[in-house]
Amino acid sequence: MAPRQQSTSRRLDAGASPGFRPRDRAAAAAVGPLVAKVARFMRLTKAEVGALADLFDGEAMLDAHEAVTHEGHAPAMVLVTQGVICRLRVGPDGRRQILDLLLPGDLCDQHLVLAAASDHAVIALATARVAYLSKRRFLRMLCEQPRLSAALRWIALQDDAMLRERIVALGRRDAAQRVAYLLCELLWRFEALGLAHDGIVEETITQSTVADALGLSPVHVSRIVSRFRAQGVADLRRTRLQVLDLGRLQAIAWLTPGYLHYEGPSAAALGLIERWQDDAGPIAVRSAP
Amino acid sequence: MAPRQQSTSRRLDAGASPGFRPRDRAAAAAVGPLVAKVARFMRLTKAEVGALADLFDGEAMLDAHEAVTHEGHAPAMVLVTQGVICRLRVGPDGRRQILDLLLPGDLCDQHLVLAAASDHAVIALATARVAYLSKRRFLRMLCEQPRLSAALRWIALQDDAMLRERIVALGRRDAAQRVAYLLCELLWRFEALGLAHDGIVEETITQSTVADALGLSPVHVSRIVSRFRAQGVADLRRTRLQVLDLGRLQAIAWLTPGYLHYEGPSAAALGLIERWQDDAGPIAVRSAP
DNA sequence: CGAGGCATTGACAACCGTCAATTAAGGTGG
DNA sequence: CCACCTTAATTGACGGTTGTCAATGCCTCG
Repeated sequence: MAPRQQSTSRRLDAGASPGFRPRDRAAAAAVGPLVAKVARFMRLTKAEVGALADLFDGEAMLDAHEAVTHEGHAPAMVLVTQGVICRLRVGPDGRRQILDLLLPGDLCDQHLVLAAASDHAVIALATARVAYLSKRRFLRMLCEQPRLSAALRWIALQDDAMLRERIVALGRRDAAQRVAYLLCELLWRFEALGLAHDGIVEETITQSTVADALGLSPVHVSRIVSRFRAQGVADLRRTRLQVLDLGRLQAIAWLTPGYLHYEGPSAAALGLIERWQDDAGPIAVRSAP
Repeated sequence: MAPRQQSTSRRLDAGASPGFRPRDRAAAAAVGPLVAKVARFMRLTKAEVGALADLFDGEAMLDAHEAVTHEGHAPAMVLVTQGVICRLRVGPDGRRQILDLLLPGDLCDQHLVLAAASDHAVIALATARVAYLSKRRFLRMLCEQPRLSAALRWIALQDDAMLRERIVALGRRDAAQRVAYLLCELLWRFEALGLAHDGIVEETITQSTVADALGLSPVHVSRIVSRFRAQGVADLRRTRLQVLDLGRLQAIAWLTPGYLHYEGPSAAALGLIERWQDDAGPIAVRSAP
């Protein structure tokens, strides 16, 4: 399809024809991480899982630093299936600002389906695998699958909440607090994916990545990390992140508990979606205690 | 309805019964700014305008610094109709970080429809007027009105883009650049609403507001603004913002041109939504030049 | 006319970026 | 298995930007 013709990545499963079995299996495998993510807060029917798999439109392996989308070009809708990719902006002075990190199961640029051009680049931190989703079928699915549509809306809400937390961190927290906050977030997110063991994450997060995400210099991040290491709080060296004392790390970070919104949409809201036929019913979206 | 029982604001038009004429007129008037905003990029049918008006669920006047939503409480879905309100977070040390500013026609917390609690407060900068939208009817509308649903998705995209721009500003730009960027953004947004004349905006933006939005101290913002004034670039005092030399201000700000996405969704994407029945058609979401 | 919010100005210190030199680790090719 | 190269991390010195504190002035509203 048009949006990806400039990609230099090895495109896998390129010439599949609709209805061809291996492709279906690839689709099911590719959307697996997304299904798992949704399943954290919502039960999906087989039909709904199938509807997600139907969005599948090929996949690609990415080398380190390879771009999925370039700034100013057409946005691709991708789902991360392996590795870590990031959305980033590069300033006129060449300094990078990472907007967010996308882990397996994360959807990139859901809202940009409608846009002709992206205002940011999307780049793999290290080798990664992504599935492309068909924009046309995505838009159609949103109309035809109210529950999936709500699930994706909830995911958008989680993403927004992370962006907001980032803004607070960048605006009102000093370097140590920022680093602590990001390390907590990363640990939690990788833990939720089963990719962390004993506080250790061995994906491709480096100190420079942290610096680019937090608006700091790599030098200063190194100083902070050294201090955390000396204090027995956390360590980050060479793609290996180890959280030694999560309690202390959280205390340093001034974290908003639960800002990742893993708990899922309110039951009342889900009820609304499943039963919006009876408008006069006694259902109300209620306040939390 | 439940979410607003703790509000101390004067609730207007409270006891309206469905089908009652004056309420309909109030609804039409209240959603006017939103309709105008959508009309900037998409033609709406009368039925669609009616569907938006149907979301109306009362309105309220807010005093300066009065909250629409408190952090941790149930989020209200509101549409700003007059004045300026902001979403903000307050840190443990009492420092404020404004997440974004909402102008007439802006929708607050679209995605939080599904959430039981909000992670941020929503507060009026000065006297303001807001319309409450029914969450239940909103969710229903999203299912029944694909074009409106797309329009709201586009608005969400605009909001996201502003958050991303904020992140880049906070992470990688110095104080002067940040202030220049925010003043540009404000001028453009107020201009789009017809609320700016000759580069002058007289709404309730103060230097402290700017400081809270940009992660700076009011003192430093004052220094920057004084310099801008001396250079003949811009001025901001009391509640009067005047841009004297927009070109220079933009140059200082390192702005991403067009990040406000006023141009609207790509025609191709809109075509997709209106014609998603024929899946095999030759329609493609294409790249911008 | 007084009070309170907003803005200004100066002095000082802390935080953090930059520059530069160095070390460590991993990867590649001989 | 070792030499070499690249990337990541470390450490120290220095300086600029920005926050804090405090005092003052100004405008608006009551």
